[in-house]
Amino acid sequence: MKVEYCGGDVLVKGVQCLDLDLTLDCGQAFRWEKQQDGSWSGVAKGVFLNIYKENDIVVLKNTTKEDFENVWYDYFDFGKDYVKICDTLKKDELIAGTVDEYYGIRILNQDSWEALCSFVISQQNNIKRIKGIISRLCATYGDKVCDGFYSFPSAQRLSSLSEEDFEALGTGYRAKYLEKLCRNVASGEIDLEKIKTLSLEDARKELLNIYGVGIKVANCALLFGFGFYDAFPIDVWMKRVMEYYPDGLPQCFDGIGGIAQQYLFHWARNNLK
DNA sequence: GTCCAGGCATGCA
DNA sequence: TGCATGCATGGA
Repeated sequence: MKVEYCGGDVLVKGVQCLDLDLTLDCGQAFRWEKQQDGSWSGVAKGVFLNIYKENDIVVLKNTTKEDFENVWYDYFDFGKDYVKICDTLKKDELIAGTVDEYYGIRILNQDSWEALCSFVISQQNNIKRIKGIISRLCATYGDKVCDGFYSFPSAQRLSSLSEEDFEALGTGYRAKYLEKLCRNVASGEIDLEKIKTLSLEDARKELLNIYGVGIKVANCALLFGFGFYDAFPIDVWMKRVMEYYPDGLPQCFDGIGGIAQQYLFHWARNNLK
C-alpha cells in the first residue's frame, strides 16, 4: 500500500480487500450517502469526505494529509491486513463462500460516542429508520460541515435536551435512554476513553451498566467504536446464523470474530427471511 | 390490518 | 437464572 498526495486529493494505491459499497452500507455505519457518480460522501469525527475506488486505488477527494493521517487512515482500517484476515476466516468452511461473495467488507473504526449513541437508537429498529433518525439528529443538533452534511453532535451538546426533544426526532421509546446517556457521558460519569483501555470483558461490563444498553448494543459499540475486533454482536439476523454453528464458533474466529460476524450478518440479511 | 426491525427494562417465578 | 411482556415507529 502506497499513499500519494495529489492536488488536494489523497490516493491510496495497492489497496486490497476493500469494497466501499459493502463496507459503507452494511449496517455498521449509518451516515454515508452514495452519490450519483458512485462515490460516497459522509462525515466522521467532524470531518467531511468524498471517497471512491478504482481498481486498487482509493481516492479521498479534497482532503489533507493531516486529515488522512489523523482520521481516515484509522477509520478505514488501512493498517490492517484484511487479505490475511479473510484467509484465516476461510479456514471455516461455512463462512468461506460468504467471504468470497462479499469480499471487501471492513470494520470501520468509528468515533466511540457516535457508535454508542447510534446503536442505542438501533435497537428493535430497522436500518432505514435508524438512518433517518440519526440524520435528523445531526441536522438538528450537529454543526454544519458543508452543504447538507453535519457533524454528529457531541454528548455535551445533547446533554441539555429533554426526553421530548429526542422523541421529536422519532426515537420512540429509546428517548429516555438517550436523554440519560447524553447526560452521563457529558458529565464524565461514563468515560468512553477509559473504556477503550480496558479488556473486552471489563469494557463490556462498563457498557452494560448504561441504561438502555444490553449485550447486543454493547457488542456493536465495542466492535464499531472501541476497537474490539473480537466483540460478536448477535441480533435477530445473527440468531438465525447461529443455528449453523450449534457447537459454537470455530477457532479461526478467535480475535477477529467481529469481522466474521459482519460477513455473516450481511449474508443473513440477503439470504435469510 | 398484521408483522417485523442490528433489544432492553421490568416483573415474576 | 430464565422467561414473558410492553415498548414507539414506519415500512413491508
